[in-house]
Parts: sequence; C-alpha cells; structure tokens
Amino acid sequence: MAALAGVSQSAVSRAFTPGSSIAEAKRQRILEAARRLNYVPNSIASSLTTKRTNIVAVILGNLANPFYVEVLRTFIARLQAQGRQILTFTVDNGADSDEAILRVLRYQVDGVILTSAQLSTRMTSICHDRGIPIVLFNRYIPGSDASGVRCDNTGGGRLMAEAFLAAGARSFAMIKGDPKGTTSQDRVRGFTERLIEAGIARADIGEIEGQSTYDGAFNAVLGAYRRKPERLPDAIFGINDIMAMGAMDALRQRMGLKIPDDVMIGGFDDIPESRRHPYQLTTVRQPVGLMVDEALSILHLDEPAQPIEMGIDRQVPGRLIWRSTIPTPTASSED
Amino acid sequence: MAALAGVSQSAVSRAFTPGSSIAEAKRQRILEAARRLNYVPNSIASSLTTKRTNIVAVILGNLANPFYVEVLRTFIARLQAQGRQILTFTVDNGADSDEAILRVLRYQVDGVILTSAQLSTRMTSICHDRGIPIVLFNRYIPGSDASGVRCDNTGGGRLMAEAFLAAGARSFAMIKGDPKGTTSQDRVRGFTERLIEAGIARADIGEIEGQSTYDGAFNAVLGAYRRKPERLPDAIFGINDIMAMGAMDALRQRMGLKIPDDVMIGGFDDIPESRRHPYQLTTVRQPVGLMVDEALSILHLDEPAQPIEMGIDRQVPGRLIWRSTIPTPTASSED
DNA sequence: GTGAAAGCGCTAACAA
DNA sequence: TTGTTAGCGCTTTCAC
Repeated sequence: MAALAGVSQSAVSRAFTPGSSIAEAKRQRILEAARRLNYVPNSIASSLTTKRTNIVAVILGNLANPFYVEVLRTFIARLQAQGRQILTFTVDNGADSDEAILRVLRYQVDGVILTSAQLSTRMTSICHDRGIPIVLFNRYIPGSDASGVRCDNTGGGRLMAEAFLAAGARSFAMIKGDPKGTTSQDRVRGFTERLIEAGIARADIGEIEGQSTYDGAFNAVLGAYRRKPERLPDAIFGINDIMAMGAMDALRQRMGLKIPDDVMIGGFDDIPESRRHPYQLTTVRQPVGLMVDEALSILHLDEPAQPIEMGIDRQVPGRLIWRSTIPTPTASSED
Repeated sequence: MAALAGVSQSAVSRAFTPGSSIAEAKRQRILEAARRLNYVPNSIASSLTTKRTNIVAVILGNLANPFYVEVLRTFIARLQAQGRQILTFTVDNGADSDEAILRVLRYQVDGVILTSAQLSTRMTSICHDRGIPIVLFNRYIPGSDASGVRCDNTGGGRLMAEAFLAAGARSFAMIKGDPKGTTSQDRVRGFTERLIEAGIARADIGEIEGQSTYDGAFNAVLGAYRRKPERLPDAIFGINDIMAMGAMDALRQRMGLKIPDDVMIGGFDDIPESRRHPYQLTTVRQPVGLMVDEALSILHLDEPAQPIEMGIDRQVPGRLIWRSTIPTPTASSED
C-alpha cells in the first residue's frame, strides 16, 4: 500500500491513526489512495506491536435463556459503539470455562466477560498475569479474586417473598436453577429467609429442580403436582422468568389452573417475553444496561495501564415489577 | 518462552502445531514447560505469517427475533467445534453492512456470514478480492454475486396457503416484515400466488406491516381490526413466527377472539417458542442446522486455496408443522 | 528432527 | 511533519 501510494509505511499508519501528527493534506491523499486500492489496515498486525487487539471475549452459557440473549445484545451494542469487536463463546451451562479462556487468550483479547460458567483460580491468575482483566457477569465465585457484577439476588428473592406474603400466600415452592450456581442459591436463600422471618414454617416452603430451562420447569411442575394437586402451594417462585413461564404453561394448560386465582407465580429477570399477554409475569427486574455498564467499567478497557481491579463484587438492586401473576394488595404499578 | 525452556523458537512452534515434524519427547518437554510457565501461543502473531486467523465473522440483524438467536447459536456451536472463533456483529435490521464488513476485514477473518443486512456490491468485491468468502444467510441479493443459503421461502408461503385452504379459509391477510427484504417478499409472493391459483380474489388477500417484530405485529393487528372486526379475514399468515405470536396475543387477549375458531393463524420459522402451549403455532419449519451446514460448506473454510464460490443461491425446502392454530382437515402430525 | 534467519504488516522510537 | 529503523511473536524455508 505504502509503495503504491508513493508514501512511507509510517505515513499510512499515521493516516489511519486518529490524532497522530500528519499533515491533513497528506492524510487525505492517503485515505483517497486507500479507497481506490480497497486497502484496509490490518488490525492483527498492528496489535502485534500495540499489544491491544480491541477484541473483548464474551463467554456465555446456553442462549436458550432469553435473559442471556439480552445480556449479549447489550454487550455487543456497547462494545461495538466503542469500536471494539466481540469474540463470542458458548460453554455448556455451568461447565468450566478453562478451554474457552485458553482459546480467547491466544487471541490476546483485551478483556474477558464471563457468564454462566465456572472459573478456575488457575485461569483467573493466568489472565491476571498477562494483564487481561476478567469480569464475572451475574455470577459470584467464592474465594476467587476475579471481579464481578451481579444483581442483588438475595434481595431480589426477598422482594418476591414479600410480594407473595402481601398477597396472602402461606405456602410456597421454588423452582430452582443450576444447584451449583450462586445465582440460583442466593435467590432461593433470600426468598426462604424472608418467609421464615414472616413466620412461615420450613415445611411450607418446597423446592423443585427446573434446570434453568422452560422445559425443565414445565416437566418439574407436572411431576411434582399433577398427580398430587393437594400439594400445590399458594405461590410458586420461578428462580428465573423462563422457568416461571414453563411453570405457568404447565399449570394452566396441563392442569387447568388459574393464575393467580389458584396459584400465584413470580419470576426473576424480566425478560421481554414476561410482559407479553400470555404471561404478564410479576417478576424482579435485573437492570441489564446498568449491569453491563458496571461490568465494562470494571474492565476499564480505556486505561489498560491501570492495574486490574480484583475482588470487586458489585451488586446492583433488582426491582419488583408488578404484573398479573400475583394479586396486587393495593395499587399496581406497571412500569 | 523458547529461551526459558532452552529450545529454539521453531521447536516451540512445532510443539504446538499438530502434525509437524518434531520428536515426541521434545514436544512433551515443551508442552510441559509451557504449562509451567503459563505460556499460551499467540494466534495473532501466527496468523500474520499463516494468513489464517481461524476467525469467522457473523453479522446479524437484531437479536430480538429468536430465530436469529437460534441461527447464531448454531453457527457458534459448529464453528467452535471446528476450533474456530466467532466475531459477532449486529447491524440494524436491513441496514447496510458496509461498516461492519470493513471492520471485520481489518481482523482478517477467514469468512463472513451475513444475515438480515444489505450487502453492497462494492463490499462483495472487496471481500472477494482479498480472498475472503462471504455467505448470505436467509437472504438473497438480486444482482449480487455473493453466494447464499436460504429457505425456499416462496415454496413455504405456498405450503401455508395450502394449509389454510385445506382448512376452508376463503379470506386472508399477511403480516409482512421488512418490505425491502427478499425473505418477506418471497413468502408473501408464494402465499399469494397459491391463493390466486385456488381462485381467491385479490381483494380477499390483505396485507399489513408488522415490522418483523412481536410488538409491530401486535399493534398492526390491533390497528387493522380492532375497530373494524368485520374486516377480519378467515386466516392470517405471519411472515415469521414472532409476528404470528404478536398477532395471536392481540387477537385473543385484546379482541377476545378464539384461534383457530374465529381466525386461523400461520407462521414461519418454527422457533422454539412456537411449540409452547400458549401458541402451538402451525408454521413452516426452517431447517436451521441444515442451512448452517450449507452455509459453512459454501465458505469451505478448510480449503482456503479453493476459489471462492460465487453466485450460488442454495435453497432448502421448509416443512409445514401442523399444530393447533389451523384446524387439521384430516390427521394431524406434530413433528 | 532441528536451529538460524528472514519476514508477515504494522507501530514506535529516533533523527532529520 | 516526515522517513528510517527496529522489532512485535510467530511460521517457514533452508541447511544441517
């Protein structure tokens, strides 16, 4: 390219580097030649010297949960607007992410965002040793010095418990997700704690496993209550919206029950589907945009020289969105 | 790394290159040292010489349509299994993809997959000149020599027309998507053609604009029929499932209609949500896995030396999935 | 099977 | 403001 345009290599480099000292006329001339020759600078080559690729890795669990689609979409939107590229990886839900991380490290990514996967301490230190920041999204790994952002899951669980209590529920069940994940655990814990505080007996708080999926919850509900409808509690808390939706469909379409008349339902996440007519799910909203911004700020991609922030565990509060799967005690508030 | 392990640079390179001539003992020794030193080969550097990055770009429209989430997920699964990385890009639905393509070209991707976006001939030739194959997914650009894979949308539209006709419908409406996209156009055309052939009058085939989204279709249906229920046709064809779902919700929850008793509904895509209880949508299934495989075969990532396949327009047939939004004339067949 | 040396396309001093 | 030079971390001849 340089030769063809009759200028030095450095001139070309400068022409494509905003803020570098080059005469405006020359820059224009080079840009014009580049267009004519269909020249596109090679970012791969430049990152070899700059040590910056402008690539960020996003490692996700299964995209079957629309919540994570929303998360991915938000990360893509933000990063793309900053001129960064996204290397997307999926790993099986809850599986360990070692292989994925090793692979993205080969590509010298500027940062790693990890959702729905385990992170070994070995990988954490490998990343940190190489100066690559890593942030956990909606996940907390006890004992890890990796930083992360998550919703206040415990608090969110409490909010849901309060909503049910206010509506008069006295017996409960939870549909849990990945039993190893802190996200599900925390929501379960907050929910349970609040109920106990309100004087509910442990025996009146049931738990079933929904595997974090629509089908899992659908089948779990059928398995638990279809033949024993007498066991049905007043209220069921789906640890995430997609499971709450599976539960609703099983309850209504397969068992002929009315929601919230026969059983109340609560969810968590506030995915777009939750507000749709068939569901109108009362749920705890996670502020995805805010959480994404927090995650990116922990990565501080713009100041690579800054030391990596370790051990941060940023929690942002969720918010209860009243819709129609729990009778509203007083006034209702759709957003 | 080489120095630290007391071997040559080349030896390290060979140790990490399957099939290169190196003594097994030496390879093991190097691999062991690498592990100890947390060494990870730099793919960025290697691609500078090999001219292969093992990165494939996937450019998508909005992820609000679950169909494209499914598509993305499938591409990720396949490519990841092949040891390739995915650079994900989103562009506004139907917007041109020039900027996105220029950006991925800087990263020397081995191939480009493009869905839901326009592709200029200039970009096509830039890619081809540099030997980068590009494949259109579910999109056909007339006059372009870019290759692509798509469902037989015209045929799918015909299938839906036949289903409605068999169920006795005599008046129709379509909820169209992006008016500039061939995908929507083809489905509309096939549907209309078949109806005309069956003797339906043009006046009995209405069209409304659903903007390819749930909300768009929801509102369009309300706008078209709420105050004029007498205009309601026997059958409504949502050009994609997400719009069919929006239409169903509007019809049932806002207008109190029964499906299929008061109005039949058909969709296209067969997204996972379509089989769920609230919808049980009769739709035309796109064989995503097959289409993805076809797309990847057109890219022939494994034989970069082969000339780029141009002008291919591979069409795979869709299949009608009978569920419950159209009364089945005779026997029904869930997949 | 192995190492030395050249070079991939760029950026970053440095000197002019 | 400009061009020259020396690498960035790897792969690839090419001798050995």
